[in-house]
Amino acid sequence: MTIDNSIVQSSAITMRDVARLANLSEMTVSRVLTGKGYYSTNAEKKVLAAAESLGYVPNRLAGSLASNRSNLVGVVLPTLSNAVFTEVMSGIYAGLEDKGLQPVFGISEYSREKEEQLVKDMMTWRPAGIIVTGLEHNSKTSAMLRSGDQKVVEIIDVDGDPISSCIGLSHKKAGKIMAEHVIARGYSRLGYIGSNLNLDIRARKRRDEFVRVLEMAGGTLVHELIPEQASSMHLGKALTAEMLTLSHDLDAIYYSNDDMAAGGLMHCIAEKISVPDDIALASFNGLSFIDALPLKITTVRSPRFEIGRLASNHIASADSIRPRSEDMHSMTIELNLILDAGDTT
Amino acid sequence: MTIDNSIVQSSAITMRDVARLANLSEMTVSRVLTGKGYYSTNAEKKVLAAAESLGYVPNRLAGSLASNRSNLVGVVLPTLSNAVFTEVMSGIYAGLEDKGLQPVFGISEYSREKEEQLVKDMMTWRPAGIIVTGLEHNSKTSAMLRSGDQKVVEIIDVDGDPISSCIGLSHKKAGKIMAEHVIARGYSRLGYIGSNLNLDIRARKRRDEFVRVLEMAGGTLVHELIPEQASSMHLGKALTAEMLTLSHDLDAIYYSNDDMAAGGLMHCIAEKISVPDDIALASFNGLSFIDALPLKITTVRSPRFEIGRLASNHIASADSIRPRSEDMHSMTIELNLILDAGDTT
DNA sequence: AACATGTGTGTTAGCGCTAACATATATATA
DNA sequence: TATATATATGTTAGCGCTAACACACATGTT
Repeated sequence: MTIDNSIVQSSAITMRDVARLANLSEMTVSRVLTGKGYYSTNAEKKVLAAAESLGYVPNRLAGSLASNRSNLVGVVLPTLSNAVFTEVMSGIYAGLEDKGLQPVFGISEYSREKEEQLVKDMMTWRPAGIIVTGLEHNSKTSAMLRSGDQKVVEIIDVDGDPISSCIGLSHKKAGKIMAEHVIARGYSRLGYIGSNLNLDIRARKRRDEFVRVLEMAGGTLVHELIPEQASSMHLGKALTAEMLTLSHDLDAIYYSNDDMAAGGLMHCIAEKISVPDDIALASFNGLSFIDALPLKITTVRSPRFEIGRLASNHIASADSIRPRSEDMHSMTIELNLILDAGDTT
Repeated sequence: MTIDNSIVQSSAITMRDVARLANLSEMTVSRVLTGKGYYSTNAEKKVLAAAESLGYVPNRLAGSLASNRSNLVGVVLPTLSNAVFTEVMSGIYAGLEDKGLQPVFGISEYSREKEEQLVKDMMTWRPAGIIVTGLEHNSKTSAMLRSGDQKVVEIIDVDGDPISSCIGLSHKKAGKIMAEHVIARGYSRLGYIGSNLNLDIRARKRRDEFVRVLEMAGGTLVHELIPEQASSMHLGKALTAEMLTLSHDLDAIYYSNDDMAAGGLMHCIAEKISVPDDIALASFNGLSFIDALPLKITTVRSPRFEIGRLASNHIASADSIRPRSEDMHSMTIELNLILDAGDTT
């Protein structure tokens, strides 16, 4: 009677154990378990039964090392405090899930130095791909991303020079669209409320283009508030209160994003300031929660989930898992923006 | 003149190349790069210079395989659509970041089958630890988590039997606290609005205990609405509208979470229903956005970020990176709940 | 009948690291 | 001075898989 010590030391079970129990070579076990190459249905049955009975858990460290490819995908996002990025993450995850890819993720807090460190750490896992936010990176980060043999996708922004592939939207256009909208509605004296623009380059792009187009059309940026804090509904509320106290002649306020604008709307509701008669509000993102507010905020919808999903799909796409052939796989996908004219303009 | 082909094939640079350039053995390079064992400052300098000049990126697949330990931590959360879990994730990340651990993450969508698959996939990476949400799992999932040599932390809920360690709060108590509060305020005819309770076990625990304590104190659950959809502000608004149309004699509504309650508040504001005079509102979580609403919602604050951070710390804690010694490392941390009595009760 | 091709399995040789041990010298301790 | 201990480096042998090749036998093709 042989002793089955699998129960005692389950973590030590290797493919060798499965092979022995199934009376086959390790190689055949490998073929069955990975589904690659030829094997008989008989072998398949025996291997699966053996693996099941031993509670075998493959060791991907070994497998990936031997095959020189892993199913990991590095994801670098600036924050999780903004629903925008969690929706992007959901999209990324949805795209990876069914392809058998696993996300390893990191938060850069809008810091290029942290981003560099994160990319470095992720590269150590020889991932199938890396998804990074935005087009602006440290030179070392760019060099690493360029030199590795993994796919690279830069997401969310397309206003710049991508390393390889790029999936996102034009934040400049978003700013422009809203500027044109407020002008068309007859607003000319504008306020801007945002935050953290030194680090949040995309918000800056929106604001700058908004202001440029506004002024070209004869409008004026009367007042702006841009503290160095994370954006939030609360901050938007506080800054709106401040701005309306200081400036009495504003037609409308453009916010860096929906959270801030929603905060502004809450202030107006609490203070019984009529929107859009006393003041109009406009923002960016089109997060779903704004549909539940008493007034629908005018905003520009960004396809966040879709950006994530497309980025994943690109990495998962079968065409030569490793690129390198003179960037055959580089591409830019610019997603369309939709102006959601609501009740607040 | 020797040819440096490092530029041509950067991905092929291994520790051997660094060792050669630094005129040292691979082992010494390894020591310097991992910081383990003895090495001279001279060796350190040479290794670092060589690694830098070659653009060497360590291969953790190989390293982890050889040392039989990885710096990956598996994280399974039910969704990213609820800010609760993204805050938990932020806490987890904050706790892992400085310890050099990297999260691999997966979304179970409240499904135990998906959870099982995710845990299985994560185990293939021989992670240092696995963080899962809640205490209810498939038997296979529990078996896997128990048998592996990684640490396990179950988070968010403590009402049940943990596999090993458990960090969270008592959802039963959260329900009880709120029941006691509404009773103390003199409300006795209650409505409940939630969603997805078949899958969201923790929301169910809150609701059940709320109802139990309410009825014990002589209160009545007059009406409840529990559709099988994801919770959201929008859903909360719609269900509140529905409930107030159908029931005209409610004192207060208890919501499954803040999003739903905020939606309810938005409905009341839009319809000019006086809160809390016409109807009182109460919920759970204490998400920061509720501070920005025109009325502060009465809720029970859950320490989400803290839960994540503590879970990470536990996994990162040096004490025997691998447990197994008769669960020396198992423990339960139950975090306190704080009733945030606001303007809505 | 001779040969190509498809199918199924096994053998060998690593992937790029690190644990464990061995060796060598420097410094302390008795 | 002899002996322990700390410091610094090297050598050997894998970790658990899979790529590449080899081989055996079946089936088809001319």
